[in-house]
Amino acid sequence: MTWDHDPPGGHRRGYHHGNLREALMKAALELIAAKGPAGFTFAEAARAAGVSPAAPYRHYRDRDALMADVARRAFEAFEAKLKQAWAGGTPDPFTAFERVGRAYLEFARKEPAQYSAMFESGLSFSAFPDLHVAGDRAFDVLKDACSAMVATMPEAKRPPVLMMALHIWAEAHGIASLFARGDEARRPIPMTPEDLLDAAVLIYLDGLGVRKGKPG
Amino acid sequence: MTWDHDPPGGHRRGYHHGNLREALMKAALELIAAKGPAGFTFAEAARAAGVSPAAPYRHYRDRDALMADVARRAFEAFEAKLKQAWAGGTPDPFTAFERVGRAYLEFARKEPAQYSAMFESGLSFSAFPDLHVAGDRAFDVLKDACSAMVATMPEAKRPPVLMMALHIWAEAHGIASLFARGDEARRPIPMTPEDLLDAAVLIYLDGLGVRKGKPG
DNA sequence: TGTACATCAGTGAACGCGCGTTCACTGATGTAC
DNA sequence: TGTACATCAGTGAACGCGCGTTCACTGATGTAC
Repeated sequence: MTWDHDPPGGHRRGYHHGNLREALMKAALELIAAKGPAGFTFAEAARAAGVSPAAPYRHYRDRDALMADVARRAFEAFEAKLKQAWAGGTPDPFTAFERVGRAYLEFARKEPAQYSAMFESGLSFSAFPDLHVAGDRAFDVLKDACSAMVATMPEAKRPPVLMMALHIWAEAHGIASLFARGDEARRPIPMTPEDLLDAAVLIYLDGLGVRKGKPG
Repeated sequence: MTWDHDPPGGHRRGYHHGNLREALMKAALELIAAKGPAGFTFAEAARAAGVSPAAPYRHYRDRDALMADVARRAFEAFEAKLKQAWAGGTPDPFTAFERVGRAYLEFARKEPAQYSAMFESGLSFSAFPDLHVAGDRAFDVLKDACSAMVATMPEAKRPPVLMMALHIWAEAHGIASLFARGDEARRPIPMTPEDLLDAAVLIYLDGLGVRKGKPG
């Protein structure tokens, strides 16, 4: 027994790794960050975690299963961040809504690997139902926020909540994908992604008839 | 000399393939369509084109160079489609603008492989300047359309054209990526992507103060 | 509290496979005269 | 119009490499009694 292949800063205590699942996910995220969502292999993740190439099979059926687990966890973290930003719609829905938009982009920028895992892994939702559920939960935060926004409007003018949520999501995702990613494929623009999304949301809400501090 | 490995429907005339560049690009597109932008190899493209694994090296430095050529051509086709849809802003900018949006999604849906090559190949723009130029040209069509829309507004109310173009692009790209792709990662929604984009653009334009047939 | 034993979570060697890449080569094509 | 020759665009064999996966195994851990 040697300690030669232990991950730097790891807590390996002997023959058994102790927390290999966690270590594999962490390794996968680092590899995704470095080489894109398609750029990591099962063997590489094992190496990064300091175990033999056969060890991951004790925890995951294959690479996709590991990827799905990473993506699921990413959705959960994403949901938490969005929820935190929404903060129950305080102090008012309008202010909170802007905060959610900024939180969306902040996550995409600070956690590009997790963002990739969620949206660019190419995993089939039908093959990984847990993933689907986690993704829906994150989207629900956005939908609830839209619902609260819509509730400030007079009934006759209220747009469908789902449509509104999809519009905002697509705008945020489009900006995140095109302009806020950390890698070489990012298109440079003469403003911050956050300001771009902020402006888009303002104009969109104006189009719907929503005004800050002016319900109805 | 046998004809065993000729591509079905190919026009190979002997020892020399005749049009290997073209055949490799076509093969790459088919492989991208089947397995995603990261899912094709140089060797596979050669096999699909009916030549030995060494042959592609006469035309492309490596896989990325082939990918970049595919993406460049895709941008050119995309630009042409958008230009055709815009049709000089006839019969009026508003109508033409909606047509551009639909053309955007139509391209993403009908040519998912080309769309992937353009936006999900992970190629560095700085490494392939041609690609950058082609991408900018396609974006310019959208920018010109926005410019024409803005010109219908009173000067005092005109938004920055670049901002508007980026907003529309991000919305279209977001919808295309999330809801209009052909693969398993598509999120199902209870409406067509085209209708979703149409509504978003209408609301956005309303927010800017643009109204159909009502300049200013 | 100690011990026997089942189970868990690793090892490491091995395998077949396809990829990227190089190499000397050769058939086909184009051109100078 | 023919011919010699340069160049182009392929071949096919070879190589090292890393991956995915399996296998019998073994060290560590948990538990029944």
